[in-house]
Amino acid sequence: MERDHLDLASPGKADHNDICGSSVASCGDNMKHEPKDSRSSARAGGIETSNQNHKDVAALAEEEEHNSDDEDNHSEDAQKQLVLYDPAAVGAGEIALDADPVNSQPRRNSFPNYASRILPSVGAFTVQCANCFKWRLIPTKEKYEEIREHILEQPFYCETAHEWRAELSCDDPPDLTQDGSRLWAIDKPNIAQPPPGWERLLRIRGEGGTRFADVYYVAPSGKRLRSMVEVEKYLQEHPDYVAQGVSMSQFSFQIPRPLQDNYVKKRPYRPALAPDENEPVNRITWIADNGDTDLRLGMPGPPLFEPLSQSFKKKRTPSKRMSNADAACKSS
DNA sequence: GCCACCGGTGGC
DNA sequence: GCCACCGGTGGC
Repeated sequence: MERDHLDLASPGKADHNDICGSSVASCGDNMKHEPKDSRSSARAGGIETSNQNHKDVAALAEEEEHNSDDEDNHSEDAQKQLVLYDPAAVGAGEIALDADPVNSQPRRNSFPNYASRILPSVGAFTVQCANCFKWRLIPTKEKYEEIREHILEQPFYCETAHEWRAELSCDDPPDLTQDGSRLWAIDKPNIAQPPPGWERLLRIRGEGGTRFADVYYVAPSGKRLRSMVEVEKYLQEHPDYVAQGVSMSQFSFQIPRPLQDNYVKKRPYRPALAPDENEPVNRITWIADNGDTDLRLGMPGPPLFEPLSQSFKKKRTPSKRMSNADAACKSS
């Protein structure tokens, strides 16, 4: 089968929810609750909520968005904030996106330990203005990647959006806010754009997994590569790409960071090498989100420690690191 | 059989 | 804690 290009400008295409590359994504409301076939979501003005599940944006909104007080100290941080957010609720309203990145079919995982559920997906891209700190929607993934590539040296301002929104200024209301209705994730800055003809895909994993997302590069041939090692090997096998200028520096498998704390399962405590067998083992493995985290929006307060039943379900036997000797026996 | 999605491991 | 890599596997 052939893959479509993720063509953000062509609604309807695709197979993707995968958002590419990028950045902060707010993958939206997610899964695990009732499947939603069609993006329901009410919204007024553009973003609003898709209600449904909460998904906390909370403390982070406070930490990262800084739209209030000491702006001086924040300009630097602000430049680093690119966001992808879930589309589920976007689409309409005053923000007329040229593209419908979102038009993705719900993904459903099929892992045994997870009741079939809808996986989050990123469908739109936003970047924070380095001046007013308001989030501005970026019309296409490609434009987003272009901005992200040099976001540190070339901060994004509302004026930057004049290319697609002539009238926009810092006086205009934000395109979206971290209202807790979606899952947000902060992207890494300065990730190179993928080589021409290649696509960088970001797949958000389900909540409670061991990692937040995966990045894949799709070669023009359709081949999916999932690590620098694979890219290097692929380029060696296809020197024509190298001849065309494709180089390793154009790849990055960095994934965005979820704003929602605890979206990713905590890794069990790992004893140091050659641990004392008699030493008690700390087994904190899981801190669940009960969906009430919205309540903490903007509150930098203490984390929630809810004694949820899930804490027990997810408990795992702590793993021990291999000793050096064992490691030596294991070939790479 | 392929592949998307996930967990585990090793390293820092 | 985060990152990188890669093996396993259910569903198609």
